[in-house]
Amino acid sequence: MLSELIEHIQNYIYLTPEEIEILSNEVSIQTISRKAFLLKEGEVCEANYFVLKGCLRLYSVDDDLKEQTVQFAIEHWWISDYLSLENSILSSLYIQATEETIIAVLPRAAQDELFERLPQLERYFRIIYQRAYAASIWRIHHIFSKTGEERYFQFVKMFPNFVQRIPQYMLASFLGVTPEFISTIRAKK
Amino acid sequence: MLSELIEHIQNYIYLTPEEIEILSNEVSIQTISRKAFLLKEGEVCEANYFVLKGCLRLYSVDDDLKEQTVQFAIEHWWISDYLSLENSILSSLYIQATEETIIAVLPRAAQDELFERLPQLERYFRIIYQRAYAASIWRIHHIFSKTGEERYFQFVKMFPNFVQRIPQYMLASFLGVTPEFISTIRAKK
DNA sequence: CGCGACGTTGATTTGCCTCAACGATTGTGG
DNA sequence: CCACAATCGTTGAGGCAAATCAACGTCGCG
Repeated sequence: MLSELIEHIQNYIYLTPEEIEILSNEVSIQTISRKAFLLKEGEVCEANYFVLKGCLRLYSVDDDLKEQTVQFAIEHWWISDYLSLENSILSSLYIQATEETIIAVLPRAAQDELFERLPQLERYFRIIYQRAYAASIWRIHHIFSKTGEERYFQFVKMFPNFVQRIPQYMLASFLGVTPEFISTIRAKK
Repeated sequence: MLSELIEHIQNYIYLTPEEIEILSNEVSIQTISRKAFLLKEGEVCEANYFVLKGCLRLYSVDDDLKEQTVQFAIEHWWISDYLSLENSILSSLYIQATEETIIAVLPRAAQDELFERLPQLERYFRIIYQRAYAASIWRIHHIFSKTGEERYFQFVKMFPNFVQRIPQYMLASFLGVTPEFISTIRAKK
């Protein structure tokens, strides 16, 4: 399973066998069962997670117990609360598996050490974060310029398979609408 | 002026005098007058811009000519359409100066070359993009979990000086509300 | 000065939420 | 293997936050 992460990295940078060895020693593989947590509100996020199989979601819970899904991570995506991870501050978010999920775990200390020993990794993550940033800018633009209905149909069009994998209320909270509203627009189509 | 960018980079990585020289040769300083454009819809974004003084905004114009401000960049912020810059695809966005602005320009080809010659720069940009990504995730969360009124007061509280520098309709389009709505909530306070 | 850009105010409309009640499906313990 | 609860989705009535539209005020600048 770890080889999938190595392959992903090698799409962007070259690593010698020794370097792969170093990397492999710092990363651990874990299996997370459905609804298990990697992070809860009030904790400090301790690692960066790479999804090998399954799906994680990053979400918040507000005062009246409503959940707000900020991000999903499926196969070959990194996810973490970077605000908490980088500044060692308490997180206000949750990271939870939406299905049984296999992940590669890169703890903060290991990441710091790896950046020292394998400086090419900086390039890999530079590219990863640049894309993630570009995608989130696109998403902000999308949120403001489209209605809830348009966002729903756009999402279904972009990720037809993924839609099957998550309950509708999670998709609703990702799109910033209510489950009832999705129900309504699906009915009238 | 360029020294400000060098200093900013040296907050994160070390550069020798020779490396600073190499960097300086690839970056040019430009002064952009108010309302001038660095990028228009339908063009390919050719550079990454660092604001030394002044302010740039990244925005879209939708079918009925409404403007949607996706991002502001003030002193010591990088801005670009990264989707267009990295993939050489046509942009659907505009980058415009909201006031007379001095920028450092890092063209795409120069950036690629610099990453080869000064690999430490990968680290600098890795950190920049990681923070930018974390900030935009926070913003998405904020958009969905707060009302327009709360977002307005939060923004004024976080950037009291910046609010003075931009017209209200631009702030409105950044917050995802109408200028009329901001008018109303200011009146009743 | 006069015009265009920006901001204000109020009337009306609307997209989506809230709340509540009711199926359908899943899964778990007896 | 069934009973029953919990979870998830649906439907509809009513309400509200914010948009739209229109008219008017004000300021700065060519």
